[in-house]
Amino acid sequence: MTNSQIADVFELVADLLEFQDENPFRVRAYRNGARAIRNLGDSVAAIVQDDPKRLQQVEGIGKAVAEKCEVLVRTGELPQLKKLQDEIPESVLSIMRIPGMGPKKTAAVYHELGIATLDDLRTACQQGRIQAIKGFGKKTEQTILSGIDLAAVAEQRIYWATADEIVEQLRQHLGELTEIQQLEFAGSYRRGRETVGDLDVLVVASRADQVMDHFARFSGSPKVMARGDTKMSIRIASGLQIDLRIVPPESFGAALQYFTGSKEHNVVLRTRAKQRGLKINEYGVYRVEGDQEKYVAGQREQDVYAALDLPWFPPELREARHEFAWAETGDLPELIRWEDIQGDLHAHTDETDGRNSLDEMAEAAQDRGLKYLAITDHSKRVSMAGGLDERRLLDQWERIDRWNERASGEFRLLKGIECDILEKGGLDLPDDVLAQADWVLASIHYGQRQPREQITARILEAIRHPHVSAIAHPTGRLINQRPPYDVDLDAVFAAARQHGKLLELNANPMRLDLDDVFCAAAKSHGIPIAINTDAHSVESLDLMRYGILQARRAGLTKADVANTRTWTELKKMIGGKQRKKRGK
DNA sequence: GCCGTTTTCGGCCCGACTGTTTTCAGTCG
Repeated sequence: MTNSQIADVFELVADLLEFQDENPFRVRAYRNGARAIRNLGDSVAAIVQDDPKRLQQVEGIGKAVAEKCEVLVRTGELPQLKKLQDEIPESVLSIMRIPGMGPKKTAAVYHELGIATLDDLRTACQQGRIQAIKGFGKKTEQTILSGIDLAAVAEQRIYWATADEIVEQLRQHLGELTEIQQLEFAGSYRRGRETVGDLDVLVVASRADQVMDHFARFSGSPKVMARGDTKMSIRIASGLQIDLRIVPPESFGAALQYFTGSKEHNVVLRTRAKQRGLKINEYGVYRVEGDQEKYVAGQREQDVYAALDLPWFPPELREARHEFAWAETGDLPELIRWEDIQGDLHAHTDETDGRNSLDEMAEAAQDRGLKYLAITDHSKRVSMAGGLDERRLLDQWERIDRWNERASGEFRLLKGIECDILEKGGLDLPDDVLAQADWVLASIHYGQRQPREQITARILEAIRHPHVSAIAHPTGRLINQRPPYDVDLDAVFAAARQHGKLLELNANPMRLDLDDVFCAAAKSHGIPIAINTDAHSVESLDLMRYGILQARRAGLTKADVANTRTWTELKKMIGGKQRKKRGK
């Protein structure tokens, strides 16, 4: 069982317990446990095999959750969950996910009217039976009806890159108002999460009503879901919810901190404040003296943190993973920036499934200030993309040699290949060809659904191969579309370290593979990460920024990322182990 | 269920908004 599967079990347990009106802190404990497991770089299964006691050392995992992990890993199921599922039809959870329907209301319709499915709920609303329940009314009935249709759309989180486009449009729209003095987007967007559920925008403005009126005109005519004195929520046509908050200038930093989150980061912060006789909310930090509260800070975010003796945290790190421990020991990493990148080690041309020619890609890379670009077209197994056989590849490399000879500046093209790891194992091109490459990526495109042992064996074999430099998109996941291959990443990390190989962080916003948690795990094993665009056109060389964001979330520094080095330095790095091998 | 500079019990972040209420529960972030 993977960490993500185990975490899903505890989430489900938490949902069902919440429906049963169980102690909310117990519910939270399960959610915290699930989160801790999701954030863990090492696999729970491996820890259980090795020494189950170690699980309890993870913050958020106590005796009970640790024992349940052990049961899950050993038997594949959890008796507690089975019992809950016997007591409650799981379909009530889809009712609980309708905006406005929480555990209490869901339990009410279930117990009063025996409603357990979305279809039954819709019918009951249409018949006006819901408003008869105490605490429900006509309005609630309408909210539920529109919520049922929306639930499917609203649940889907959008790619960060998509959110970023909407952010730019809204920034422009609100920018038309001179009343706005300060404006910032917060939430998971600001933290750079790979997907975004909704947008939070904070504004300092002289006239709140005018800002709200203008906000209501964004992107056609959005549905206004709530509007108060300081807070307003709209939902645009795509289903995305956008929350606007208007705050006084002396509270802007506190509000920005508060609404950037994450929730878990804020909980730690607030607990810390309490221990120091302080109170922190979206308006500021206050010293509590008796029943008096004295404003201490709030104008700027760094003031808020400083009031708690903490450094300012880059938003990407605010997940209550390692940031507080790092701050304690003064080890807060200096995160990698886009400007640190020297080259891109994964790009395609129109020789296979790319849109632009070798020359165009080279020119575009130089325009972006890169010092090198590896041309890594597909190998022949990827027939749909017109993958390269030996002859065409050697031909392309010859053209790359000629291009480099002609070039006057510092920039150089690298002779590369994205060589397929075949279904039966082994690589798609002969060793004597691969030996002539500057840079070899190995990756899986076929046989993605093979069992764990088989997939893992294929990747390990590629890692051991003397001419392979790195594994591209190591888990193959496509966000919101395709799960990762069932690969034993613990084994991949061990092999990569042993053989001095790199792992890719694919910057495509739909891939971002390895993800933040696994990039952090790779770093802890001392494995360099290559952040690559996998560009299939000149424009997609700009995808690099999404990879950088994910790398920052993993806490990676310039030193942790291989392609912050010059090609000469990088060549030494990947050549060291290989030369030793060949010398034998 | 978790956790401990208030440590084995008794806490567990905090406020806005809505709808159905005559003072507040539920939901959300």
